[in-house]
Amino acid sequence: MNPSIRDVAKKANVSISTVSRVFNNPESVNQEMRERVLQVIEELGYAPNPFASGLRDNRSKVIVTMIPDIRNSYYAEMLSGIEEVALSNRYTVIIGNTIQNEERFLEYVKNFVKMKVDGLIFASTEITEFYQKNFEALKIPVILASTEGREWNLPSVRVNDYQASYEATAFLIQNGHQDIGFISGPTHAPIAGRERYEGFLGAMAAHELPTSEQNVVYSEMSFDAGYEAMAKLYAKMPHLTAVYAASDSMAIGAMKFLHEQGLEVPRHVSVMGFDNLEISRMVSPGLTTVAQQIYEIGKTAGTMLFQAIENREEELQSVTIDHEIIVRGTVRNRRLMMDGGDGAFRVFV
Amino acid sequence: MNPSIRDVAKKANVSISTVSRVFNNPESVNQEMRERVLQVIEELGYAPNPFASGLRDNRSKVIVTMIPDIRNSYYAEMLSGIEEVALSNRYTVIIGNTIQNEERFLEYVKNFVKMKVDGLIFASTEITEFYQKNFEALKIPVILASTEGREWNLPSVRVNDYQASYEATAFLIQNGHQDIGFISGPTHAPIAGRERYEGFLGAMAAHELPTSEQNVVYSEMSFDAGYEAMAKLYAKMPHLTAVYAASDSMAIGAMKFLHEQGLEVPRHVSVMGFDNLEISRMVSPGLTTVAQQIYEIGKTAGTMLFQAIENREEELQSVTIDHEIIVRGTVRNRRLMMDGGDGAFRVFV
DNA sequence: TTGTAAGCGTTATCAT
DNA sequence: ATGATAACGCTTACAA
Repeated sequence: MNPSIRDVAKKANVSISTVSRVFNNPESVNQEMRERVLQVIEELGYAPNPFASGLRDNRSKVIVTMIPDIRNSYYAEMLSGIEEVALSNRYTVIIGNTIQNEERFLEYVKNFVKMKVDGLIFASTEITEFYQKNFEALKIPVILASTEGREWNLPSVRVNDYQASYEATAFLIQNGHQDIGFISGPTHAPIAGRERYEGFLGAMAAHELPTSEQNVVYSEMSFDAGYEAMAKLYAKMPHLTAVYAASDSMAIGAMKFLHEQGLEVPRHVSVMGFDNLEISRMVSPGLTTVAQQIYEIGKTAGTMLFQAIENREEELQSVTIDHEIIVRGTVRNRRLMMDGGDGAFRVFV
Repeated sequence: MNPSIRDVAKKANVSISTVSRVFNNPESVNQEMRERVLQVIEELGYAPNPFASGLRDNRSKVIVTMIPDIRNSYYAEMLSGIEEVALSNRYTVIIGNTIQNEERFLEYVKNFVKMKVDGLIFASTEITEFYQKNFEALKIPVILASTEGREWNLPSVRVNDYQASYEATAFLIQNGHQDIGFISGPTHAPIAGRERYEGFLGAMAAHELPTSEQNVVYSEMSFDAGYEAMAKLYAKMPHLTAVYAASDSMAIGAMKFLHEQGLEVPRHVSVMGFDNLEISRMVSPGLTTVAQQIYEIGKTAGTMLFQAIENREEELQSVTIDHEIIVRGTVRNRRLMMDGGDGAFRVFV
């Protein structure tokens, strides 16, 4: 059996309250006594029993992060960021792998209530009324990471997807591309879907490039779906010179399709992604993409959450994290191109 | 405040012991009464307070999985498997992201002791005496996943790395390759390093193919290190026709290097990996590799752990999980090749 | 500044 | 079959 507070008290010749105070309010106890107690604590290797403290003040020092799938490196990265701040705040983080399934979500929530987790970081699935209701019932602080809940006034940490998507598209245009196809996520996805879609449209319009349903194809945000989407897009736009995909997974699926068609990237078709997953630098050529500071998003969400836990009243503000375009090898500059591969010399406006 | 067992008892007009029994030993309570209590439990939304039960029987229903890095999809996959069994056993799993750092490990362990976690799954770092000592001190069941601790008689779940590596090498040989370079992990890594290295050597020897230090290059098991290793290997063996890397990450790093040198895979050089990470099907061409059933490893480790937790005395046996060679597009068959790319027709023995 | 004692919610032992 | 009660280890009024 582990030593209890009573063992420490006895051995140090003080009352158990004194021992407790040494932990929770050290200043309030006489230096000499404190040192004696600390000494004994050390000797006995005493540590407070978390169940007992939890029972008293109903706090677990545990937070939970809910993500659709751990195997997706986007979330793994975010989790790393959350973990870092958690560890330094002496919190433990547990993971809820929801796989975008409401039933599974409920299963977890039941568990969390039972475990009395102190806070929740919810990542990247659309916030429907269903989720919102459950958050409310949980009665613990909730931070959204890479999702948005403006409708319900939930604090969030995320990238400005519209702006980033606009810039990605503009980058392609500045490189001389006009026939640009867009592989969109599902438009019902509030962030990665809708906003990136509109960012694309916005940039095209701003550069007076016409767009129509011909330019875009909708897809789930996975590698396989990206592959299929590229097939459809290519059928619709055989003349395209560039493809912009709303996620790296899709972009890499698209590259796979192009490769299989004997189309070289970027010689024949340029490709631009979004997310900067680790894999984007592993493929050949490296994928030019929009980098989210995913780790940073996790850290910030964690920090905000702890703040909310410590100080329940204060209203939290949503935060936007910077993004950046990472230029690697999949976008060809058609403007100052000496040799387009077909031997011709061209300068576009 | 949440309803307590007392609230239920009062409302159902029974004693708290009866309510407790309804949870822990339902048969022992009269049907009629049980139903009445269940009814009230439902109405009040009562759930037992985990701190209180924990305080009683010193069990947290929490297990921990320690891995070097969550961002590595190998571990993410394994974790998914562990999670599945945990959820169905009503356990919660928390993650310790050690990043192969002893200090960090200790920080976590301290936390675990405090949290009274019920068991530990330890994945894929060499078991040194340091770890072994700490495991012992923890006094909870420990299962090794994709590592080995024969020296200390710790139960493990893993692939037969020697055998798998032997087969991977043999596959290359059967495809007509003789000048095969091997990118090895660090040989001090007990599994992925040493055994895969020896599997390579074993297969080469069995087919009477000479090997020397010329054939192998040692590397950390990462993408970047694989890239560098390929550069070194190519310098040593410019005539090689195939490269076998002890991990997919390294294999893909190697492919990147080859691509940059203008060497086509598999036309000029064949590549074989190990692990079957998700990324191995994403690259072009898809990587031929050895598949570990990583998810299965996780599930098995979890199952064994729960078994050990429930039944402390029983000795656990180590388990070997099947592996399989996944043929994709990076290995060229040099035996029945009509056109080797150089127009020549060849049949090797 | 220090100590005493009540109470957190549960389970298990013992009576009934 | 059911109920009363002690015990788990800690924190915090309150008393000294």
